[in-house]
Amino acid sequence: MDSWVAADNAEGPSRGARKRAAILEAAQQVFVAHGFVGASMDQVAATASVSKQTVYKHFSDKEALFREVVTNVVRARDGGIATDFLSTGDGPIGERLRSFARHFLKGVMQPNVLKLRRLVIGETGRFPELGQSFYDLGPKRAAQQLALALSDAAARQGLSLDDPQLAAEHLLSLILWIPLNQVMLLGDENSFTDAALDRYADVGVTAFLRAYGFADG
Amino acid sequence: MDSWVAADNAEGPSRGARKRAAILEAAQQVFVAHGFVGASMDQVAATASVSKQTVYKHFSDKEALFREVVTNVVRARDGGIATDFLSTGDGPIGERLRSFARHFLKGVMQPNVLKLRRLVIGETGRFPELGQSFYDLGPKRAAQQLALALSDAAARQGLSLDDPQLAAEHLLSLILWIPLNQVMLLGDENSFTDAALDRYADVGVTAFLRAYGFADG
DNA sequence: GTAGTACTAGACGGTACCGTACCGTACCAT
DNA sequence: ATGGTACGGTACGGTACCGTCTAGTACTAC
Repeated sequence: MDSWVAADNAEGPSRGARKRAAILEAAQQVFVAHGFVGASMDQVAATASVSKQTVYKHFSDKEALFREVVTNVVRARDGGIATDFLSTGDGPIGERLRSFARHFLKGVMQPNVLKLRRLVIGETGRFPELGQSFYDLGPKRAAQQLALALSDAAARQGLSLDDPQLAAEHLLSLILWIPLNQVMLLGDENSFTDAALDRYADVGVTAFLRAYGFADG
Repeated sequence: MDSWVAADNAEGPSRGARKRAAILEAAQQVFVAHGFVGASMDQVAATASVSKQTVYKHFSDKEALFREVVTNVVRARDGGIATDFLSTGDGPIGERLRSFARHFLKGVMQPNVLKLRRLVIGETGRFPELGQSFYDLGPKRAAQQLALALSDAAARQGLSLDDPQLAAEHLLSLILWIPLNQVMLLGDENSFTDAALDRYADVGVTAFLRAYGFADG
């Protein structure tokens, strides 16, 4: 079994892989729209233009499919965060933070990510480990990266930063809370323009720099 | 019909009112545990020790019951917020904010409120107006009260606060984000002690005071 | 005491859904 | 070409649930 997994044709993904991807995409759409209990496997199959039998050939049951959908999106979001902030090199800390903040906020506020976050929060009781993944690869990861960069920058400015982890989380608070909390409760129709998001990022960073005594730049 | 509503006996709530309250409490418990779709009306009736017929006599259908449950809790949380901050009178701004922050954070982190927030976030698609209520009577209301108090305090210290609303939301960000975001994704088993919450409140306020140039006190 | 109303208990129609089974077809490697 | 396998379409058993209905019981007001 699973012969298609090992198949490594140079001519694109195999038929099974294509079907699997279609099912995952359809399932994401259906789960996000109706929740775990509200979503039906028939609807997933129909949306993916696939037989229900095929769905069950690729995923053992509804829960397994749900888990795969969530971890899939979480994985897809991973990677772009850490490198982005560090790649800005060694400019003035204010500019580096603003660049990071804009990028990070934009990433978090992507409609797919928002809908998935809502879904994961709603199903925390049924799937606790998914919330854990979401947290670990989201705020936690970002905070760890930030903490390193902040204590580095503080050392260069001759500042003492006795709790870099807390500072990092405060920075994330100032950037994320306002738009994220609003959109979580109000729904993503009531969304923000890119300019509005950039402004939230900028004023958040500015407040953070003042709070922690960094020289803006 | 509805004759029991007008009944104003001095000897406690009428039978109907008692049943209604029992149903609401049971429904809150069941909805919170299983979500809107996952909860069953039979289970609500059984938990309330009430016939299903009685449930439908008090609430027209499942959606109406759900709405009533949510607005009920939201209303119950209302009121204690605004008065609390203002009642601390005119001490030093730092102390007043710390007192407010501790109280507000503790209120938001109450298990019932957390579970309900998760529920409302998960059902934003089906019940948009409930998220709106939750937002209006939660962060929005607090931010408005705070904005007034902050611009007042700023004036007394000779500071210019060109966007009090933003400042208020930044303060709320610093207080709420870390514990709230964590508990939303990780589940409330992984909760916080009162001392830990107080510390989050205090360091949040301290960072805010520095960011906005208030003299601590 | 008596009328009227809220309530209990259980059954029921209609519907939806999960996961499986069946059978014929399309694909793919050798 | 041919065997093996994934797939499509559909039907099915079993279950769960919503909202209604019926018939009998407890409560309340006058």
